[in-house]
Amino acid sequence: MDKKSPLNIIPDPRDQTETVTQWVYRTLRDAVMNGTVLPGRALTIRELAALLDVSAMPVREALRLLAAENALELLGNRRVIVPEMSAMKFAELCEARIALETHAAARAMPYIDSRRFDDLTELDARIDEAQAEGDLIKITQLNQQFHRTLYLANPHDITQPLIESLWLQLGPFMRLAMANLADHYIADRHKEALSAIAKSDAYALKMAITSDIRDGLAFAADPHLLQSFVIQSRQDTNA
Amino acid sequence: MDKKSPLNIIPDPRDQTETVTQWVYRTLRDAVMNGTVLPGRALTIRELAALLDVSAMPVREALRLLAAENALELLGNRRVIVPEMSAMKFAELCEARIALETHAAARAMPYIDSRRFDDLTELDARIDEAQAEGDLIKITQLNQQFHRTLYLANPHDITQPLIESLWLQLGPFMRLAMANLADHYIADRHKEALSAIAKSDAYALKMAITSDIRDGLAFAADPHLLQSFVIQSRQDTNA
DNA sequence: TCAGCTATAATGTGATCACATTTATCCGGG
DNA sequence: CCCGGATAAATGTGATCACATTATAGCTGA
Repeated sequence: MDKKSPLNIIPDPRDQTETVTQWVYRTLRDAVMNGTVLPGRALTIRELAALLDVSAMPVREALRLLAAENALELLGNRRVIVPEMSAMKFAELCEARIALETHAAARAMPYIDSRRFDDLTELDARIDEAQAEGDLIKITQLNQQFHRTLYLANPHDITQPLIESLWLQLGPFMRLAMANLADHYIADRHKEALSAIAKSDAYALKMAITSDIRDGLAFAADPHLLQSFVIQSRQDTNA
Repeated sequence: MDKKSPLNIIPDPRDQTETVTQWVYRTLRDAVMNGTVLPGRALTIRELAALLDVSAMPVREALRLLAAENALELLGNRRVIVPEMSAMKFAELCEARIALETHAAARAMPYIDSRRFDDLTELDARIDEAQAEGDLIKITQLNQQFHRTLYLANPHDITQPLIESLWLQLGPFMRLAMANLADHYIADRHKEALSAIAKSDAYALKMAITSDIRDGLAFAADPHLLQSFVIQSRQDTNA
């Protein structure tokens, strides 16, 4: 039984309004995001169903949904795992983020009114606070919220689900990226973005978003360093 | 009963190897792609289950998967529909395609060996044949195959599922685009792309892909024209 | 004629079960 | 000691059923 790691998935109480499938989906999604379940670990429907104390059906649907978002991988044989990360794949995800998110930002910019600009400014301030406190989880969440608020200014946006998929695939490394960023914090790219928006300078906004993403994931530039992060994440989850 | 249109979904015999869920998924996906089921038409699990002569479960999973790919929309109330198309949304999808696919093409270019280059050349030739024959379905399929073959040259590609999602959302309009293109065929953008690849000119390749997508979807530039296509697609499916 | 309420039908959700296939365990022969 | 095959356990898949929720039709009253 020690081949399978214990799967320390949080209980996370369930809201009455949401369906069981949604709850299972959210729980598993968070588990992948936080790196609770490590890459390569085989997941079975019945095991998760027993662990979460639900029937097999909601688990089945949640697994398939996560697989559709590329958060999980359906192996040809009947096994479901968290995809392994490689330096090359990481680089591809990073570049895809830049391509998609700069595009989304430029498309959203014309729709940003003063109301939303204030929201973004406030989010940036809260990120600074969390930065001062060293609260990595909060930084990650607020950072995502900042990007989401920016892109969703576009009322016809269709890129958000695609971007969320990329975030999900980056998964636990986002957290590590934040830890790394906290040590070597250089420039506030969000303020650069806000400045670009104020000037309606689409190119500057794209550059700010690009820098923001690159800063956050810069440690992946060196394959060896990334590999050490991969290993570190495994040790973290085993602790 | 005439509120609900008859849902002329093709039978399309089922392969023995694939699961029922996969078959249902493929059937519904094709139905959406071909515009067999029209936007706004409410789909129910039991109705589809009866129509396809399977139990409710595979239908449920297939619907959720298609919803996860944004091919279907889960309304807050318990209804599933094919999303309505608007000129703005169409434009967003078109621009997102350009952003993602030019990126994917540029990233794939370094990996294109002579073997794959020959494959692309042959696909282009077959597209010319289909063009001469006026076979719209074959043109659409081969065109997608051309793009897929190009992007998947990158062994670490992670953009393909995202691109497929966009194609799926464009859905039946791809077919209409091909019909429109057949009438006003100007330049062979695929040959331009091949030429760019031969010269390892990433910028030229991006421009060729951009032009290819724009040519195909140019009719959407005029909102009124797009609207006429939307209406036409409805009449087509009712015929 | 139409608004509002009620009863009935329909729908999504989730649990349980049966079956075919795969994976794991164990044991004997090399 | 290790390899390979047979038996047993586990797994995914799909069908059926019960229940709560929602939509629809029908009816009453103004």
